[in-house]
Amino acid sequence: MTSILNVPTANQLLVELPEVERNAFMAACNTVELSFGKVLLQPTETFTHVYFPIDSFISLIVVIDTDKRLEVAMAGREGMLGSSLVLGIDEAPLLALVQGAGSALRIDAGAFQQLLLSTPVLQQRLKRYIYVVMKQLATSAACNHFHRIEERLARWLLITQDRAGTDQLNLTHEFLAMMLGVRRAGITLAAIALQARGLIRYQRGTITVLDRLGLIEASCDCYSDDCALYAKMLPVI
Amino acid sequence: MTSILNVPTANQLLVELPEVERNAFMAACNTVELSFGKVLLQPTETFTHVYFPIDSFISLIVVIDTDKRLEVAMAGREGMLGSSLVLGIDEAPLLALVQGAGSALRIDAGAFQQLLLSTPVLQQRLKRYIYVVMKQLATSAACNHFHRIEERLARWLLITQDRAGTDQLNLTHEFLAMMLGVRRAGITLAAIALQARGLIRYQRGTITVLDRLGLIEASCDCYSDDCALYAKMLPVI
DNA sequence: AACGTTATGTACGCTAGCGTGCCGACGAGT
DNA sequence: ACTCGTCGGCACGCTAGCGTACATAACGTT
Repeated sequence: MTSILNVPTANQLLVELPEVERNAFMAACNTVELSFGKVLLQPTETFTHVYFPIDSFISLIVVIDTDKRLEVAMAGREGMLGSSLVLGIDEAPLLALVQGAGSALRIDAGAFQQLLLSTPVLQQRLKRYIYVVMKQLATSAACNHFHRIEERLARWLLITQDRAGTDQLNLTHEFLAMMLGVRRAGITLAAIALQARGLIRYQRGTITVLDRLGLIEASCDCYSDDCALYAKMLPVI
Repeated sequence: MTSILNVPTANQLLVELPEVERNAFMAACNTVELSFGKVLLQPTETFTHVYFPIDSFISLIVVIDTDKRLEVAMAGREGMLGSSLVLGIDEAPLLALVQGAGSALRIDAGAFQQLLLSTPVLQQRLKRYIYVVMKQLATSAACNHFHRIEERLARWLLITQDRAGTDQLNLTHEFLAMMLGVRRAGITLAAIALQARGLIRYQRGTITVLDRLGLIEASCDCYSDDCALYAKMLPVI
């Protein structure tokens, strides 16, 4: 298993729902296009909508000391933005930034909370998702602390590739530096190393994954661990 | 406001419950003594019980790369161990280690899940607690990444003092090193610096907080932020 | 009082990563 | 074709923290 994403056509939290729940959900939501760089939510802002990405993906970022940033989670078609509402809290915990343009299912926050009352299977699945995110947050804390930039970059590229569903990623070193909370020059060095090993190729804002398995080798185990966790807790039957 | 703990006599997640819920809870639980160093749960282990510390406290620790450890959260009388069960998951996400000996309310995992069905106020409060923990996990990730040992140590001592409810803490540098995921010698240097500033005093396994306000100054803002978050989301009326 | 054990102080060279600044190269737009 | 803004390569000295090792100091036991 090399990816957490097996079904490319829909949001994975919504597959395999009972007919009734699926219909109720679909009736309440609509499809929107998310464009790159859009800030969907600032920390502590109130949710107006919940998003279930289809082929877009969203970075969840901690802002600290006013100027420092660190990505701690990502929500693509395996996840959602707005899981706090499942807990009954309508406040965004993190900065949410569209990192990969594409479409998403969107549902009004109030309607979503109403809907949950009558969709026990969905609700249970989303609770499991919250558990997965919590565990990933904890792992991320340790990963960011102990692992070196090169390993973390490899991991990040894999995670992103899974969600983007392509081996061509539009990313600058500058942007990656913000995601990993390091210097731009630090990314350059790590990227050079990964390119020298034949794992990636890049030029001016585009990174191509050449050797996915090699990249998994080069990344810390956090990547495989995350995949295994998701597969265990939220299997796509 | 210098502490998240205002009511020293009971677990704060359980205060201000409606009479009915309180009675139902108390009928289902009993008091246990937790001794220092006891491992209550290994990661992925199945919950048999849920704990609501009264004057004990529990460290939640990520184990990574088999030998590295990092504390990412703490549960004292402001929190609980076993919140995953509120999400319907009976698997422990982290290593749970008794860090401060004392008593706790304990309830059987199955009974707890049953109980939740008939205690909506408690359930809602615990969901809010999960939100707080998630946000703290995210903040911790950034804190561990960006802040220096001395600041992090100051923060850690404050958090611990809140839960211990005394200014005398029984801690070795060795133990602190494990909590913060750094070298023992790194702790020694940071402790020397804090002592030189007159904020703490220590000798052979005992650290005394001398100047709490000064320690807050010396810590990163993560401490105050955490306190503010808890006070906002889980006010003790 | 002597002993072993455990906690702390300190020193060594080393590495990862920082902050900064500068330069060249690419490419989109005129 | 030129220009300008963006992107990436690189180099400088610097800091925090690492791994390790060893010495001292306090305590608990006998």
